[in-house]
Amino acid sequence: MLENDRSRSATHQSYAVLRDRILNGELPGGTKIVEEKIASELGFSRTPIRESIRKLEYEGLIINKRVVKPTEKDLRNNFQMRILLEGYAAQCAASFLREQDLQALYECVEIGRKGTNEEIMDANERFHEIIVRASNNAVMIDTIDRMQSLIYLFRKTVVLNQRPHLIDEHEQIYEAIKARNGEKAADLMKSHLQADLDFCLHIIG
Amino acid sequence: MLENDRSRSATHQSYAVLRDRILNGELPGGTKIVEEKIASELGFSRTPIRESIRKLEYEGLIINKRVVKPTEKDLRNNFQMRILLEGYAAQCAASFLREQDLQALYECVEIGRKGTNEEIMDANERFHEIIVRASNNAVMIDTIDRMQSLIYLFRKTVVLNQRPHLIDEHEQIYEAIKARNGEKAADLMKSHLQADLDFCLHIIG
DNA sequence: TTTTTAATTTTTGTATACATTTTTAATAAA
DNA sequence: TTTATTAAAAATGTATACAAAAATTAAAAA
Repeated sequence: MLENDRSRSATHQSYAVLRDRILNGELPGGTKIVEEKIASELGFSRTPIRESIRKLEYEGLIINKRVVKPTEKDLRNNFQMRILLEGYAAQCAASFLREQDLQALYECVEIGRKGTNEEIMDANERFHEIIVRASNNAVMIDTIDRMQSLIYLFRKTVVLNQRPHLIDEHEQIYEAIKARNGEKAADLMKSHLQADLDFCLHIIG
Repeated sequence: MLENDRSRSATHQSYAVLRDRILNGELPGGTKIVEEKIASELGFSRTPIRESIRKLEYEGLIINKRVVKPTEKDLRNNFQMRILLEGYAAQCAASFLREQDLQALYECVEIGRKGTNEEIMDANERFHEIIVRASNNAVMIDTIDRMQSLIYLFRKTVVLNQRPHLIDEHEQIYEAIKARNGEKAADLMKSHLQADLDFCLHIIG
């Protein structure tokens, strides 16, 4: 651990706490966020709280001083973006991914089959992250990163654990990238994300 | 005019002024941004200035307390995103754009041929905006919007006025959308943006 | 001269107080 | 009862002061 919380700024600390509370449902969608209230609760002044709220607004987790309540349409919008961007990233991965990253990708698949629930969750995230990085496009990486929290939030409310075939699909994508077949990798990634979206939508029915 | 400047918040005013100064080159890339200095210059306290600086950081116009100096790679990254997103938006436009918007689109082409330089610039922006809106995806609209300022900044430094064929390409895109040919519209939009990027890159050599 | 170290200055981070705006509640009119 | 109007309160926006951190400069050592 490089830095403990005391060493970080009040802004950073309060941001991390607030974000956490929103993502784990402690501050459910629709909750009014009042600067003074949060400030006294966390033991900081309003100034750093204000700043972390702005950050969360930027991330889409707070809108109009309330915790966001993502709609089905928000979910669709975010996934549509991911389909476009990660489809492209998968194509890049097929062309440019190094042996080392390819191996890391395979490890994610393996953990997906054998790991504990927590490990699986992490490995799935990492799988996508490796591919997104292969785009070598900082704007893209950043954009997808920002979208994650909203998607995560939605997932939480859906209590999504494990979708059937998810790991199989990851493995197919991995195989296409390994075979340097960019078009196939992109197509597989797109349908993988589409299936993910459909599963989410199905559950909230 | 719905509100004059005095009616807007200090944060909004200072944000608008700073953004303007960055985009028009008054604050060139690399300029150190010091809160206190800007504050006394604009006649506000540091508090609203801080906030507007954060906003500009989110927008990518300020990095590390300095005005951004976009690199060739930044330009490529932004355009690659636009190619993906606006290509998709053009496809949506072909399927869903209403007669009214279609007409507005055509007006942009007409102004592109007959208008003054300023009118042409505006019309070109509007052309893309109408199509992006057709995606009906708030996340996408927002993302593209944020990317505009950096692209604009780059353009400014390149002193880009009018690229050959730009309006012809717009017209072709318009025709494809009017003919409800989504695939063609998407392809044309992609090559249009690619040509735009190439032109920028060519000028900066 | 170059490199370190310490001192100084500048700049940012945070707390607090007050002003302005927005929201809520209460009262009066329809 | 519903709708307007106004008074109260709550919350946000802004200014200012001070503390902490970062950057700069000056002095000392290599």
